This record gives sequence, C-alpha cells and structure tokens, in this order.
Amino acid sequence: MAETIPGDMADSGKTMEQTILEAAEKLFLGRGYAMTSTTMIAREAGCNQALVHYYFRTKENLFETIFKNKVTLFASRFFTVDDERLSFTDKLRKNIEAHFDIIAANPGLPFLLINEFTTNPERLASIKKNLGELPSGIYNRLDAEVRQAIAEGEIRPIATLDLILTVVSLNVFFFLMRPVVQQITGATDDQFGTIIAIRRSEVASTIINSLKP
Amino acid sequence: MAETIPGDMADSGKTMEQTILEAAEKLFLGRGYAMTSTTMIAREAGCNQALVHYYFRTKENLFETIFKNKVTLFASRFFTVDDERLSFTDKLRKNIEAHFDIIAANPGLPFLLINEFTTNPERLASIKKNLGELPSGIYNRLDAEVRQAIAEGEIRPIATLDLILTVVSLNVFFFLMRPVVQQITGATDDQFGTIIAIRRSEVASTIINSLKP
DNA sequence: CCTTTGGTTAATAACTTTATTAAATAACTT
DNA sequence: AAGTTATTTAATAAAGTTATTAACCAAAGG
Repeated sequence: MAETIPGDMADSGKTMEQTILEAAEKLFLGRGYAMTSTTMIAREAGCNQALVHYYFRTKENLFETIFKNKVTLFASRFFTVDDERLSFTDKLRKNIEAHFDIIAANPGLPFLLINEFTTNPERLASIKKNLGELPSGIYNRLDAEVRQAIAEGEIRPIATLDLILTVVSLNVFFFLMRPVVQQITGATDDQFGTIIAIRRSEVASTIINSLKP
Repeated sequence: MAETIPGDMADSGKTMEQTILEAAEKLFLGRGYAMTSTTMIAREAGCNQALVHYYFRTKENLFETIFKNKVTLFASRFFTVDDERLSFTDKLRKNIEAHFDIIAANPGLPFLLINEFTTNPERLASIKKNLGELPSGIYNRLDAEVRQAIAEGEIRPIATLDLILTVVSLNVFFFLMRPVVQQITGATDDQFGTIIAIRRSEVASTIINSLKP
C-alpha cells in the first residue's frame, strides 16, 4: 500500500506520491501555476508524466492540495504568541518576528498566494471556508488586545485591520522584493542572510515605534 | 502610415497597434504573462490573432514593450517632490502620498512587477540598463537628505534603504492584497475607494511616526 | 505457482498556443 | 487608374499541454 517504509529504490524511502508533491510544491512556489506543467513536475520528481495524473488526477487538483496545505499552515501560525506576562508592545514584537520567521522559512509562499489571489479570486472563498473560524478568532482576540492597549494609553489609536495590514505588508513584501533587493545590493544568497536578519529587527522596531502614543 | 488621425473606422481614431497594446496591457496587468495568450489579446482588441504578431512579432516582444514602458514611468515618478521650504518630514509625507497615488492609478502594476521579477529575474538586469542613472540618482539625493535629517535630530537613525523598503512595502502591498482585503471586509469596488483613502493617510502617518527620534 | 493489485510507463487523443505564410483588402502615391 | 505599400485575415505548421488508456512489472497472498 505505498506505505512500505524501506527504500523501494535508491530513493531514500520516500514514497513517489510524496516526491511528486514536493517537486510540484517547489515548482509552483517558484514559478506559479500557469508556468508549471505536469511534464516539468514529472521531470523534477524523476517519474513519468502520467504518474502525476495517476496520483492527483488533474493539475488543478495537485495545486489545490498544495495550496490549501500551505495556506492553512500559514494561517494557523498567525499571531500565536500569547504570554500573559508580556506587555502588549512586547507581545506584538514577538508576534511580528514570529510572523517574519514563518515567511522566511517559506520564502516562495507570498508569491504563490499573491499570484493565486489576484489571478483567481474565486479561490479565496474556498480558502475561507477551509479555514473556518480561525481568522475571525485570531482577529477578535487581537482586536480586544489592541483596544485595551489604546485605552490604557500604551499605544496610539489605530484600527486593528490597519495594524495587521502594516505587519503583513512589511514582513511579506520584503520577500517578494528579494530579487530586486539582491540585484540592487548585489548581495550573494549568503550575504542575503545578513540582510534578512537586519530587516527582521528593523521591521519590528518600525512598527512598535509607529505605535507610540 | 498608420498615423492618419481621423477615424479610420468606427474605432474612434485610435490606431490598431495602439488598441492591441492597450488590450495587452490590460490583460498582462490583470492576469500575468503566462495566463495571457495572444489569442485573448486579439479578442480583447477586436482583431485577428495574426495581427498581434504582425505588429509585435512575438508575445515576449509585446510584453517587453509594455513592461519597460511601465517600469520607466513608475521609476521616473519616484520621490520627485522636492520643495526647499518643507521640512524633511513634510517632504517625506508628500512623497509617500505621491507614491501611493501613482500605484493607485496603476493598481495592476505591482502584481506584474512582482510576477515578472520572481519568475524571470534576468529581466531585472535589462531593466536596470534601461533606467540608467535614474535609480542611483534618486537614491543618492534621498540618502543625503536622510543623513542630514538624522544629524539634525529630526528623525531617528535609519538606513536609507530600510526607509525606502518600508515606504514601498506599505504602499505597494496594500494593492497586492486588494482581493483579500475586499473578501475579508466584504467591500464593494465602490466602498473600496474609501478604504484606499483611509489607508493612504494611515501609511504616511505610520512611517512618519516610526521615524520620531 | 499463479493470480491479484498497486505502481509505473509508453502511446496517444484532444486541445491550445505561438508563429508564419499566402492571400485579400485598404490606403496612398504619382 | 495603376502600382506600390501597409493592414488584415484565414489557414496552418510546429510544438507543447492535460488527460486517458492499455499494457507492463514487481511484490504479496493464498
């Protein structure tokens, strides 16, 4: 049943279905849906093109599997730091940095999401259903905290949605700009690691600073 | 020679080449390169598909024409407000809002740029050549102003590149997120106009605020 | 051993896409 | 008006795409 653990071949025990999934993920993340063909996926996975369809029937299907998977992972880790002992500001800083780290660990994801949401907005509805109460849950909790922090004079008045937009913008867009930043600064992939670290703390500082009453 | 001004047909005096260009622009901006076919462009322009190739030879060619055109337009209007009488902060606010307005007037452009730069980074080099000294000119001027403002204690210390990144992130990403924001808030295209206006001033305030010493 | 079954491939149908070509039409020149 | 040039179209070649099918093979169970 495909779950035979030992190496079916030279291929390190991974099932072919999984290999295809990973190949597809890599390609979709790097080049988008339209620019990726099932033939390419098969080549990347090292199998026959028909096998891609055997496991996932359609390209659309395969894509959706990956997409939902990633979006759910992404959304579930959003604003999860919740330590009672910290001030709103300190908690926020931790959440901003955590959010940055998730994206840094999935640097291709922002592109995929933007690409998909703009070329295929219908998918948003399907995703929304898929996530259920998660987003509004996160939003409501954060909103309560923001209101309280404003009331207590810890931060200036700001709409919660604006705050979220600002955090996401600053964190995500940096990774969308990576090719441009790298071209401008002429940094190697290696040096880019340093730039990321600097940006990470700069973003958090910028936001925290901007919230001063 | 195609430049005959009066209406060649019912078609309001526009040349077919121009009509095709505009049709292509609309489609490329809305759906990206790969998702747009020359057949679609022809249909949108109301002509035969071969005509698209007659005028632009290849799809790639047509795309590049539009792309370079847009990027140049975009870059040439970047940080152009330069009024001696204003403080650095006031000038910055004006520049941020002007930048926001350019994007608002070309809401599809961010998507096209991001799409192209990530799927086809080689194009960055070509664009760079195309823009010449413009970017470094803008950068150097802004950099001098930033350093001076820091020295005079008007703003906190910040790297010019970080400031630029922050401005661009906050302004551009909002438009990339438009479908998401619209889905979440449930706003109609009409109501979205109001959201844009609010965001415009919120972004400027956020940045100015974050620069307080 | 032999049949079943899941995994895999080669072959191919049905389309779509880009690009070219030759022919038709319109416009301009003299 | 005749001839030249520019536009426009129908037809089609060439290549690529998704998806299906029939056949092949290897392991597993009786």
